Amino acid sequence: MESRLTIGQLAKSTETKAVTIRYYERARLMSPATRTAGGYRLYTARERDRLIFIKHARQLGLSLEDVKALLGLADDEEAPCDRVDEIIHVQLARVRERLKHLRQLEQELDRLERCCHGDKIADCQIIESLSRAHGP
Amino acid sequence: MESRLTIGQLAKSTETKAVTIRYYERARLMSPATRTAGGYRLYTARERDRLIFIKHARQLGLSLEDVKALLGLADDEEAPCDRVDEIIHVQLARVRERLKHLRQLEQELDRLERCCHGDKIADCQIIESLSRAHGP
DNA sequence: GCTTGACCCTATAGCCACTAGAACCTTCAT
DNA sequence: ATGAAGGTTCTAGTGGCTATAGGGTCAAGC
Repeated sequence: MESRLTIGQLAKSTETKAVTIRYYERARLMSPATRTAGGYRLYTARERDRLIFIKHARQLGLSLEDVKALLGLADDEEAPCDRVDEIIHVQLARVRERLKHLRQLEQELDRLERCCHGDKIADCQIIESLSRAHGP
Repeated sequence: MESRLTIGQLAKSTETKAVTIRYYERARLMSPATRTAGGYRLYTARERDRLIFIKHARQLGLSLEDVKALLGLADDEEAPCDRVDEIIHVQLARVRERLKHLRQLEQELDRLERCCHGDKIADCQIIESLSRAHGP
């Protein structure tokens, strides 16, 4: 029983938006869907799986470029998976980089939040602090 | 001794780029600079301070919109600084939100990185894992 | 005065990953 | 037959710059 989904059904069942799915088609992450006589897109379970793959990879913060690469790799069962490892590895490094940065931000913002004891701008330590060139 | 800076000198002395400074002018964060007869922008120390303020606020991850608001507030010495506090507070909350998210990403990517023991795509646990709908 | 080369100007388009809106067409239940 | 819900394409916008093209200006040295 191949029940085919309209774009709206696919969207709902994967928690994506229809516009996004169309965007993925234009961006060549999804291949062009088959159409009804009236031009509506119809999707198979396979295509749904592919969209889930994309979604999952996106949730890991991977760029569409990376996702495209992974999809290409996933299609070739015999290829070595070094490249897959590398993509994940690079992404992990990026995430750790951003974590480091965000943790610094958090500290600085926290410090700023605590330091405001004025009630007028003239006494506001936050404005004061932003006005000077700074060390952390 | 009012030594005025060209845009390039201002850029260098604040570690910004000239294009960015022009962009800030168009975006109304910097007011239009005075010009030489030939049309070159010239900046005063005051304007340099303003740019440093912007830069610092941007480094805290604030949007240009927020920075614009802060600049407006900073100009009114008598105004109460509740709004300043709020901007910083909201930003801190955003940063903490993103930290939470990134920490989850880190875990998931780390798990993926460890789990790949195949050498062909067919056995690759990463691809495998991306293919299914997931819980963390 | 003239040339050189570093610097500056504007305007336009591109980046990423969507999102919004307009104007129209299809499907399906009643 | 009608009307609502959902689909279609197309264009333009988001943020915060960055890149490129095609020119003009400035200061120093000759």
